[in-house]
Amino acid sequence: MLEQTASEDQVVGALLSLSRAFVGLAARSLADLDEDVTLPQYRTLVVLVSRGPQRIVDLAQELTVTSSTATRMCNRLVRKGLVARQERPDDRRAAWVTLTAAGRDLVGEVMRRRRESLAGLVGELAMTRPLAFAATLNALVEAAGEIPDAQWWQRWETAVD
Amino acid sequence: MLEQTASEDQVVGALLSLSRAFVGLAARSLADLDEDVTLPQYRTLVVLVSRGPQRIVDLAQELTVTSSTATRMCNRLVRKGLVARQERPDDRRAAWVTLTAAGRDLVGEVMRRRRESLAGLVGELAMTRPLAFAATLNALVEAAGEIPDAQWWQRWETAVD
DNA sequence: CAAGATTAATGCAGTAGTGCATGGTTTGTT
DNA sequence: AACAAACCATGCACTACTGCATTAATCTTG
Repeated sequence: MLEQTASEDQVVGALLSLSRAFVGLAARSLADLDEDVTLPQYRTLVVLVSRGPQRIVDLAQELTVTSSTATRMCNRLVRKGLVARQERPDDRRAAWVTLTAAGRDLVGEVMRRRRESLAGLVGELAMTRPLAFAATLNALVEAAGEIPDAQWWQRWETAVD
Repeated sequence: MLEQTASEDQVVGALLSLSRAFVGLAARSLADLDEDVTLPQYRTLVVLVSRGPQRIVDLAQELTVTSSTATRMCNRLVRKGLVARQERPDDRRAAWVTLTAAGRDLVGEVMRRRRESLAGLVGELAMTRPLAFAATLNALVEAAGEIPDAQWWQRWETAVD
């Protein structure tokens, strides 16, 4: 190992704290919503927001569950009015699961609150040296790589406009 | 509002992506462990790591569940060998829940993996300008404030040594 | 068209998590 | 000593999540 370990540890330590803060924030932005949506359910909604209408099998694949689980997950979300099944003519076996307006709104609201919290959190920090700050963070995000859909929330925003 | 909104949005956007990356990383660092521990169970273990041995009521309070739920949560964790009940002489009503070595190790392993992922993620970035980077992040962590126990993992590390 | 593959739903079965109400033990307070 | 309070466990009831095996409908392909 090299001698950078000391400062590297500082960085990693800071990131760990940051990670904890973020995870808590993300959890709260969902829990504070009075809607009674579980985490697996929310994940399902997010898949639909980012990937668009999906068949049950695709949904199951994306969530790494069996299709029977996906089927029943959709039942619950349908019961809550957050998604809808839609038959399509070209393949009458497949059931296309789509978001309802309520489902879109819910994910949007969670995202909005998340952005709000983060914005408040950053606040003055961004005021003082915003660009360097953004650059640092973006470099980090890029380093994180493997975020398959780093812009998915952006896509959602444009879709809502 | 001021005209900084554009750059602020960049910052918030970067943070959102970062948050997603972190949440995913945190989830994976638990899921990749072959141990069959659920999120609520892990939360319980974390409370015990950070707060030390707890009575059922305190645990329930901390997790914001009823004590019956806490009781049964402990049953499950006892069955998995991750915590143990310990009667104490000074109050024979109370059952003190303590971590076993296996429980400590599990939390430690999750933390280790998390640190490892983050370290790998930062890597070269920290190499080039480590101190400025750490400073930025620490400022952000400080801004996040309200992390009640930002150093809890540190405490754990020293406790293990 | 017939055989096989794909897709979704359902019955069955199990664990996890949750709260409410109840009972039992122990402690604390008159 | 009697009564109240604290603490835990348990019975009961319910929802969510999960997979496996099966069935039914619908393509697809030979």
